[in-house]
Amino acid sequence: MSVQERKQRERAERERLIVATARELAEQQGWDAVTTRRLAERIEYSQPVLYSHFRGKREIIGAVALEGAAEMATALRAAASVADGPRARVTALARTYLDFAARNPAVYDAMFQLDGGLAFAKEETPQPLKDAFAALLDSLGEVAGDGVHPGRFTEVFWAALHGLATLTRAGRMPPEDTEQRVELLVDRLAVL
Amino acid sequence: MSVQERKQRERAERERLIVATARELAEQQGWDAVTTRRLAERIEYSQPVLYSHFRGKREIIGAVALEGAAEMATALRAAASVADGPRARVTALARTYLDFAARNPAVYDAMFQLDGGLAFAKEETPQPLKDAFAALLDSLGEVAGDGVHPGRFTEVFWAALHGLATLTRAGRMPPEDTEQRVELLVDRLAVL
DNA sequence: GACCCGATCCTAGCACCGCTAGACAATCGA
DNA sequence: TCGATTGTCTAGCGGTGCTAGGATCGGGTC
Repeated sequence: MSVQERKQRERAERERLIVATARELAEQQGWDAVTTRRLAERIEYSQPVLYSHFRGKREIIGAVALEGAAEMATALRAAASVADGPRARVTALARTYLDFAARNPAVYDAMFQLDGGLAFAKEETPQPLKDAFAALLDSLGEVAGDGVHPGRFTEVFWAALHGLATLTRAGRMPPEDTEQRVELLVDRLAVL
Repeated sequence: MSVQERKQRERAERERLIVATARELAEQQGWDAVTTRRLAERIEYSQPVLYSHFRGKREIIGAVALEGAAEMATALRAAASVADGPRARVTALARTYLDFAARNPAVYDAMFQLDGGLAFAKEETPQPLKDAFAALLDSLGEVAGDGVHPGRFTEVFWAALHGLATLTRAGRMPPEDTEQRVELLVDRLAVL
């Protein structure tokens, strides 16, 4: 059995390598540059090997998205836990979210802009995605205000953050005033 | 001179045909289906003809985006003009924006998701884009609140709308509660 | 009215894409 | 040691955006 176990380990290791390489390449040169040929060359295997791990390019994007969601959830919870008081917590949350999007644009795209074949807002939604949303909900629920459904409030706040993240990065909005936009958002949206 | 004028007219007419066909095809089957070959076939010319009008596919997307921006600006101004009172005006504006995005998903993508090679938030930004933003600014500036820069307020409000539009359409957010999200957004963000 | 020449358009092809069939080699179990 | 299974590769399919170069058509001039 030990031989099979070793092979399984090596296979899992290679799968991690594929995802990590795809992510790295995407961050360096954008997702357009992540072709199956280039990816195969970088991991030093032939193209069809990719298809023994993933159904296609979409699934590779999906894997990067899940990895990113887990990281984002961790970052959000960490930021929320060190801040004291609802206001500081929400502000830290918003800053952390936008910071993550700015520092990991390709991962952010995999999560929210590209088609990674993942289900959202459904029962079959993968756990990391649910958890990232839950991380937002945990901090935002307490500032939703009376009579406002916490989930709905979180959706709206999240949408605003997502809009700021994408429009800024796509050059639709000057990047300098991000901090002031965050303050405005927190001041107005949250009930403190 | 009349012959040249006729030719110019025909050329301009064909250019409109290209843009309209690209838009139609994109709305019917998504932008992935808008290939230069299919587009050429639909307008009943050969592929290279497209390149005598546009530098490439990007510029065609950009042309659709500009057309869409002009329409959106018109729709926003129309909605704002019939509502009386700041609150009704802002609500109508938000609804109209989201409605436009939902009814013209491909055009909306051309404007804000895809790369149409257009400049944003700069001096050389094409007029229709500036005008669409101005349409938002006209109605939103009056509810920015004291001491808040109207442009910045508009950016934040716009980002929230953009987030709602894209996340809803991409299935990241259940579409049923849109109206309640709009109300929450207007209630909290606008100073009435 | 005939001819030339420039504008216009098309055929054919480039390099690349995602993905897959089928040949081949290495490894395992009997 | 041999057969079967597993794993990997080469080669190729139909598609993409884009372009070079030849054919054709029509207006302007003699």
